[in-house]
Amino acid sequence: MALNDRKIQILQAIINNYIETAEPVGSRTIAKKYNLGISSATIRNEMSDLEEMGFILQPHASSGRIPSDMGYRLYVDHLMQKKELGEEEQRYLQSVISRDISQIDFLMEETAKALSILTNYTTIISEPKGQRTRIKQIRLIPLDSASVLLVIATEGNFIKNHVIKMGCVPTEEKIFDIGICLNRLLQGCALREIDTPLVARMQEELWEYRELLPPILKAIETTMRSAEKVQLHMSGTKNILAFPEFADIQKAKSLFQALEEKDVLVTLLEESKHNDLQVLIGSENTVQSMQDCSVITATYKMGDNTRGTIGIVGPTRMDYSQVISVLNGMVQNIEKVLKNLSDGDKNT
Amino acid sequence: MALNDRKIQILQAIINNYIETAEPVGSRTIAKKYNLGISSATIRNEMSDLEEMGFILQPHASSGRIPSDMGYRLYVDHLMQKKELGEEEQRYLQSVISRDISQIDFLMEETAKALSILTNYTTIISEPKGQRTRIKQIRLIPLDSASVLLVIATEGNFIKNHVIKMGCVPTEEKIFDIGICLNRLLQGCALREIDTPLVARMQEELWEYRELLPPILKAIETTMRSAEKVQLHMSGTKNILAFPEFADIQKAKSLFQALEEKDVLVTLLEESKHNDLQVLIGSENTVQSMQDCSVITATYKMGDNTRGTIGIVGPTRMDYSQVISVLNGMVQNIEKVLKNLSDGDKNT
DNA sequence: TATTAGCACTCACCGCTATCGAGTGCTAAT
DNA sequence: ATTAGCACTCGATAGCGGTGAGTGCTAATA
Repeated sequence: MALNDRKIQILQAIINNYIETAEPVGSRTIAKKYNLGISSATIRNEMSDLEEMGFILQPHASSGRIPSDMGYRLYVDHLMQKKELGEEEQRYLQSVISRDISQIDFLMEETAKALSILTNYTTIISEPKGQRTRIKQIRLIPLDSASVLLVIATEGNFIKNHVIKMGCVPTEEKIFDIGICLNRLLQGCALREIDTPLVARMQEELWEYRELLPPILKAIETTMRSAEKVQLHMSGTKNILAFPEFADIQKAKSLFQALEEKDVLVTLLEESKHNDLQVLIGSENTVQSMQDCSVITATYKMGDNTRGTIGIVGPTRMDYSQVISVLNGMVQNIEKVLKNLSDGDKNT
Repeated sequence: MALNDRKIQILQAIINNYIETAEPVGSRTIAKKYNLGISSATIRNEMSDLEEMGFILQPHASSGRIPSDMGYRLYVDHLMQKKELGEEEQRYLQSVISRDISQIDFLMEETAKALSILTNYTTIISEPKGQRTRIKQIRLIPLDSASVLLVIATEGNFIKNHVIKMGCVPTEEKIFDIGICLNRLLQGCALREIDTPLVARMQEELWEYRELLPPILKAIETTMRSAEKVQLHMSGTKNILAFPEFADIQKAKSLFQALEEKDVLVTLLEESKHNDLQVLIGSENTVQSMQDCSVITATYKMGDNTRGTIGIVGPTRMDYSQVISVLNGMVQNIEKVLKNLSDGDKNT
């Protein structure tokens, strides 16, 4: 059976209508609303074919049709017309981002918020990560008699703090000395490059302060380890409650549960890292409790090897074209800001 | 009409049962389950009195009784027997906190998580705040040709970072000089003490770097302003969905909405700051969409004037005695850790 | 041969009614 | 003062007919 032009028109009508109303679409509705110049009976016949081909399905006999995952897939790949960003959206998007944001985690947080407001879905963003995170600056700051603050700035201006509890009571000068030395030795290093020889070198150069070193080294390790972890920002989870497909509290709950498992989300985002734009529709999703959802992910770049991913999670009946246009716009904006942010690096 | 012993026993039975089952409690249930040595008919009579007095009410004629807010109030103030912390809870609580947590925001985050897990309700914590926040250490760290990192540590080891975009390109030495000077002048200052004379003094001492100063001063102000804002940590919002009182999605949504309004929560917590322990039951709560909820707040101290508040939000039918015991245990634990954390200050 | 009008059929949904059972309030007996 | 007994209330549940949106099939039509 061929997927002729008319069938496609009808499928498109069904999908548009269903995205809008969340109600099964009947042949009469299509005949009336979309002037295809054919009667409802003809539409019925075509719909019967479309169902046989697997693009639409009936929730129960004698109800209207709803798109199947396969139908959405066809729609996303071939039918959907790309929406341009509306002026107002464009403006809103800029207003969120253009403020001079100098710290990445801030930027991510604001971006997530903006996207969940613009789309009405749930947004997840992973912070940009490269192959490995390198130390740009490392400092020690004496806080009080018992603790020292470790500050590490990594490429891309991620800032990490760690308060170190010291067993003994070092003088400010000692701390200062150690800081200078660490900064000299560790600048440009990634975690895995702080290996035995390097540690030995530090111990040698700081022999004088050897009893102070262990807690500091340990702190550096934990801090760098946490810096290498993928950080997530999420926003708009409560939007989910507004959709009729989650009117059943059980469904909402199980989705929330999935959204709280960071590992799951990280995998989800990381897997899409190599596509600029990816759409996972319903059952294409491997996560069990998200099979009623679609996830649209977009990747943004920062420099050559540093990438992050934005994911928008909504019901399969989501407004794909709107989300994609907003995502595209947002990625452009973010990349601009990030370029701005990392431009400093290059001049160094 | 007197609130005799038997009435109290019956009220207690009703409340206990209702907290457990969320179902209206009937006279027969009480007669069977609690051996009060009286028949259901007698209990019925007493219940009728209790209703007249306003301690219980009927959702509809000929149904069992549920406690009224006034009933819960009596229960909380006089009837409830304090539960001791179970061993397992005790252990869990310690395991969460005892890890050497050196940064307050971490501690708060973990505490919130632990409490929402232990109680199954929603936890909100405000970070400890004193009268004003004083600068303990302030540093500038050059990041790259275009940006400088401002690090401020305040009393209680709150660490704040701010990346400053500089218009021009200062040398590392300049930044270092400025940092030293700022630290000398601003140590011990609160935001409101950085007034015109002090700013003038800085400008004078740093005349040489006058063109670099404005963005730095601005950054200090924004950073300190954000440090003085009350920070909230929340956990376990999704627990709400598990309660039958929020089976209606609309109710859940409106509560979620309230929980997202930071101002509302801050007011809520701040108002209870002067009581060690406070229970707001249902309509006692001023927030409209939380009138089906009770909020139990406990205050913890850190030093003399620095306090923070923990709030547990659940349905009015919450397990008051369990929550209170867990809260008490947690407050003790937190205070221990905080004491440990701030001990360093005293020796300085 | 493709299209369409017509019609029987399906099924969710709504409102109505009957039944059931948990629970009450009242009365009369203890 | 307590309690056994009973009539009554009311939510919850199930069954039932009507309605309407929708289908699939058939036969007539262009």
